Amino acid sequence: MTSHWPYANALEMLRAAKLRPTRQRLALAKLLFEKGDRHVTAEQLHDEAIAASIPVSVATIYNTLHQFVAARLLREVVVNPGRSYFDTNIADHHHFFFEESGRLMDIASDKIEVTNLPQPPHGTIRRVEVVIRVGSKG
Amino acid sequence: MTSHWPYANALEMLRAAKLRPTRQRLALAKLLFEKGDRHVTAEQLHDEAIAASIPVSVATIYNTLHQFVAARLLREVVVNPGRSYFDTNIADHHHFFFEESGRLMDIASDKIEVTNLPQPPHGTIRRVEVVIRVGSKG
DNA sequence: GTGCTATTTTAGAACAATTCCAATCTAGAA
DNA sequence: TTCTAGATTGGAATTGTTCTAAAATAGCAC
Repeated sequence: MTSHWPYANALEMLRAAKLRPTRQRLALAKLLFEKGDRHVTAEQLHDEAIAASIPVSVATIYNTLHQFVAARLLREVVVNPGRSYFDTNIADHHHFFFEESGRLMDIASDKIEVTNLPQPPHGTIRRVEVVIRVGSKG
Repeated sequence: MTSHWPYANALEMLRAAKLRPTRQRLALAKLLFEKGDRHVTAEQLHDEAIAASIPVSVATIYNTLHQFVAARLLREVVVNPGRSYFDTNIADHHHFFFEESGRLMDIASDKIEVTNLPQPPHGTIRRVEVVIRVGSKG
């Protein structure tokens, strides 16, 4: 269980998000949130579910991930063209992205200081994302 | 012509990059670099080329964009899952990303201060990208 | 100019990630 | 138990990108 998990269990979390606690949603919520902070792709989560004998289709994986994002239980991170990562850490924070392995690693927001933020010409700032791309050699 | 364009013309640029100046590469280089800083997708560039009566295939668009990135004439920006943007501004800088329109806007690197950069556990830092996501309403 | 060859371009097939769809199933209320 | 709105499903469709093998071309040598 992660330090950011504010719910007693997956059931309570789904209730709070007003998502009907179905077999699949409960199982996926457990996979996602009972192991600390994670960054998973849809494919990884599907493989994990199948390995854990949870019968779930790819369509449901995508439905569920997007519902969790909409309910602010997950955050989508875009670092790779043609593949989305879903981050169970919804606190304000940043990322290392390791280009060879395709892995992400959290950076707590107080570890990086972003100052002098300019205002956009219109609209409101939704999020400030810092991605530090890391390669294996110079 | 942009303030960052260090070449007299597209031909010279391709020569410097050791890319044979073919009809298509010359035409695409002109579209990309003779209009100031731009952020284009492969599809946009293809549409533009066709509209300008430049016969060029989608495969060549992708080949050319990737060759330009490898030659450091362009930079790839990832802000959207499933779609790459190519940025003609190769100077160190950041971006506003307008979520409704899918548009990018440059932020000069001296407009944002990123301090206290943590070191990655291994590897070397390739780039630090700041994306400010902007929405239309709260 | 002509011929030659390595490089480039091409159309279309293949591919990967994601979304859509219409049929079936199920949670939860009555 | 029955009912129904909402959820899940397999498979087809869609989207963005890459691959492939054949045709075209840049640029050199003559």
